[in-house]
Amino acid sequence: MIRVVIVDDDPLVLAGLRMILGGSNDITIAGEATDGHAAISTIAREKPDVVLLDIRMPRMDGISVLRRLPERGISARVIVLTTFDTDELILTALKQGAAGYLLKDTSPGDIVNAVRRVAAGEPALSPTVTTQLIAAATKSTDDSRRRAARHLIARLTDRERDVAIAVSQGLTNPEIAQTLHMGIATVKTHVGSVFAKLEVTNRVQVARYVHDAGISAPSG
Amino acid sequence: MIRVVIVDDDPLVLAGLRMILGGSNDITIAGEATDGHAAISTIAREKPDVVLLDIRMPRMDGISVLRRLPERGISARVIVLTTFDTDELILTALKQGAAGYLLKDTSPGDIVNAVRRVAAGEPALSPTVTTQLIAAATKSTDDSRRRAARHLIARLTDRERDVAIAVSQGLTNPEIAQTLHMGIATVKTHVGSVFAKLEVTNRVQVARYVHDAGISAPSG
DNA sequence: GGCCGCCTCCACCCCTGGGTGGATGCCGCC
DNA sequence: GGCGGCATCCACCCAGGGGTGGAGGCGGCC
Repeated sequence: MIRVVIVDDDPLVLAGLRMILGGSNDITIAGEATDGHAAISTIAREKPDVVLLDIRMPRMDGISVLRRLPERGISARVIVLTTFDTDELILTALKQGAAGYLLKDTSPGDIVNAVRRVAAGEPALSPTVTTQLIAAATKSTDDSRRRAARHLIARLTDRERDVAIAVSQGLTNPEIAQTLHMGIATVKTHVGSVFAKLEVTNRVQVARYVHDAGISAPSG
Repeated sequence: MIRVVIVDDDPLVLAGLRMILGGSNDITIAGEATDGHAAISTIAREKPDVVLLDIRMPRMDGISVLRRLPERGISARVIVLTTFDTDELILTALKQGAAGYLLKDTSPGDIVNAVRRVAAGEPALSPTVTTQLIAAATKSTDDSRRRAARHLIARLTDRERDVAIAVSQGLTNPEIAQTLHMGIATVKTHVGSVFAKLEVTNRVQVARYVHDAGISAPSG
C-alpha cells in the first residue's frame, strides 16, 4: 500500500488528485495540504511514501518545502506537479532532491503510474521535462571545444601546465612564483610558452582554455 | 503505421525484437542489420520512423552510426538499446542525437511503448538512465557559487556588465573600446568599477565570475 | 531647483604583464 | 660523447593594465 500526501493550493486540483489516486487500490491518501507550511507539518506527521507537491503556493513555495524536508530529517520521495517547465525550475527541483517532475497536463493514468514508479525508487518525468533535462545535460559539457582544449593543454609540459592552471585561477606572476616555488622570471618564461602553444595573447584566454578542458586541480 | 529498423549483432535479439514489435498492429519492421555499416545503408534506404540501435557491434559501433546519420542527411529518431549504462556512454549517445536510451532488461511492453513515444517526438529513457541523467545535469551547474556570482553581477550597471563580459572573453581595453563604441579611458573606468564591485584585482578573476554566472552573450 | 547615480571622457602615475635574448644544469637518446 | 628538450633563472624593454582624481552631460527623485 503506497501512502501519498497531496499538496496544492487549489481545492479543485486536490479533489481531482483525491479521485484519481483514490481509485487505485494500492494507493491511499495519507494527508492533504494547501500551502507550504501545512505541507511540511503534514508530511512530518504522516511520513508518506510519496508526496505530490505543487510549486506555486501561498506562504511557502514548493521548492522551499523540498529544501526544508531533509533539514527536518524527512526522507519522503517527492513528485513536483506544476504547470511551469522552465529549465531553471526543473534543475532546481531535481537538485533539491525531487524524484519526479510532472506537468499538470499529465493524464490521470500517467500520474498514478508515476506515483508507483517513484514509490519503487524510480524517477518519473514528463516527456517535455525529460527533453529539457537532456538538453541541459548535453550542453553543459561542451564537447568539441572541450576536446580541442584538452588536446592543446596536453601538449604543455608539466611545469607549463601548472603555471597555466595558476594563471587561470587569477593569480599574479609573483603569487605563482611563490606557490610553485620558482622565480618570477621563470613564471614569465612559462607563461610565454603557454601563450605560444595555446596561440593566445593574454591570461584571460588561457583561463578560457583551462576551464573548457574541465581542469581545476593542479593535476597530479 | 510506425516503420522501424532494428540493428543488433545478435540474431537472437533481432528475432526477439521482431516478435515483440511485429505483435503490434501499428508497427512494421522495415529492415534489419547486424553491424554498423549495414545499419547505415539500411536506414538510408528504408527511411524508417524509428531505429532501434545496439551499441556494441562489429565493423562499426552504434555511436559511430549515430554520428554518421546526420552527415548523410538522414533524420530518423534513434533509440539506443544496450546493456551498458555508464554516464559517459549515455551522455555521448544523447549528445549525438539519440531520442531514446533503453537498457536490454526493458520489458517487451515498455519497448513497444518507447517506440511509440519516440515516433511521437517524445524521449524514451530507462529509469536508471533517467536517474543518471539527473545526476549528470544537477552536478554540472554548481549552484551556490553560481548564485553568488549572479548576485554580484546583477549589481553591475548595464555598461559595466557589457565591459565585464568583454573582459571575460579575453579582449584588451582597446578592443573593448572598439566593440562597445566608447573611449579607452571609459573602458578603464568601467573595468575599475567592475573590480570594485566584484571585489577582485585582475581580469582573470572577472572572467571566473562571469563564467560562474553562466553568462556568455552580451545580455540584451 | 538641487541631489544623486550612471555614462562618458581626460590626464597622470606606477607596476605588472608580456616579448626578446641569453645562460645554466639535468636527463634521455642516438 | 654530443645533441636536443626541459626547467630554471637573469636582464632589458615597453605597452598595456590598473589606481586616482577630476570633469561634463543626462536622467530620475525628493
